[in-house]
Amino acid sequence: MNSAGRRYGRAYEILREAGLRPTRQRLGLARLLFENGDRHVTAEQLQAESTAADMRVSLATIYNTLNQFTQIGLLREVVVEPGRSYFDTNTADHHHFFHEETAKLQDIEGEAIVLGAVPEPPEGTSVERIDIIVRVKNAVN
Amino acid sequence: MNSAGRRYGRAYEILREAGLRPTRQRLGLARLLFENGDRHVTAEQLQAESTAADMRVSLATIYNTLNQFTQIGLLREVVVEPGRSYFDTNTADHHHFFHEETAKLQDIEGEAIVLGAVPEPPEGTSVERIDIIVRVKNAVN
DNA sequence: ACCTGTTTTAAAATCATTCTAAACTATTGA
DNA sequence: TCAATAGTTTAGAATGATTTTAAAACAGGT
Ligand SMILES: [Mn+2]
Ligand SMILES: [Mn+2]
Ligand SMILES: [Zn+2]
Ligand SMILES: [Zn+2]
Repeated sequence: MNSAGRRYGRAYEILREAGLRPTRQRLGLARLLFENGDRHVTAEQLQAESTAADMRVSLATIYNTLNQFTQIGLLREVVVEPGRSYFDTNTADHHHFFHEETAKLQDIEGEAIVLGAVPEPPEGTSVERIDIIVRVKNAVN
Repeated sequence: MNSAGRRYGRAYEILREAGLRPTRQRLGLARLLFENGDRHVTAEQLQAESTAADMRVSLATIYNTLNQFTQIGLLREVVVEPGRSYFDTNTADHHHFFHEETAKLQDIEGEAIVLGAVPEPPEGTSVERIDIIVRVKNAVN
């Protein structure tokens, strides 16, 4: 492992294994994404964080990277609002609260939500994935 | 009821009750939407149908109308793909299959899907709505 | 028929995302 | 070490869905 490898730790290995060149940009973004617990970010949010961390990364690269990471299973795309995509660092099977006021996603913990009856998919189709979004807003009270 | 009223039937009443002027465009769109059973349409699909029915309606009006109908509870917006919104004429509580290959929505019938455990919403929030999307693709077989 | 506020519309604007093609860089193997 | 090569990044243009603008058309009431 070279100096970049030592400096960037786990991210370096992940990229090598995926056959993606460990570039400065990808390493930096991987670090922001994966060294801070479970996260749900939009492309713009991630760019803001990069900037805050003194990394200059173009939006095009942010999108490329988010899409590549999604493709190789490091991220998962979540659609809750027309026009904006969220990328989720938690790739385990789970569902979400969506806070309509703040436009933030939050994981629903394991057992808190359970599908009683899973529907039979239509003739000739198979279930790819099930997404449950619980939309919440600030209680009126 | 005037001649428009007679010609457009139920749609006319719906609009009057909602306080929206029963214009030619709104009546025509209401007819396409509500006189053909449960439907899931995008703005562009609806415009194509209008054209096929020899009604010239601008896309801006299609959007205005879909949004107004959604606002007054005649439609419900369903988000399944980034970048495109579907409008659902079935406003009852229900969930969806989404066919990834054809980009079509299909209602899941009443009892076919059941939430075993409904999660407690986070402190200070209340549940606005729960959306379940079962994404299916053509079975490999 | 006329007035007035509403609606429709073409066209421009917006916003997220993708594409293009040129500059840059990581990797490899002399 | 270095050049060659393929992969990557980027600014800027393009795209596509949706919204906005402002002007023309229209509906409902008089
Ligand atoms: Mn994508
Ligand atoms: Mn809307
Ligand atoms: Zn999540
Ligand atoms: Zn439906």
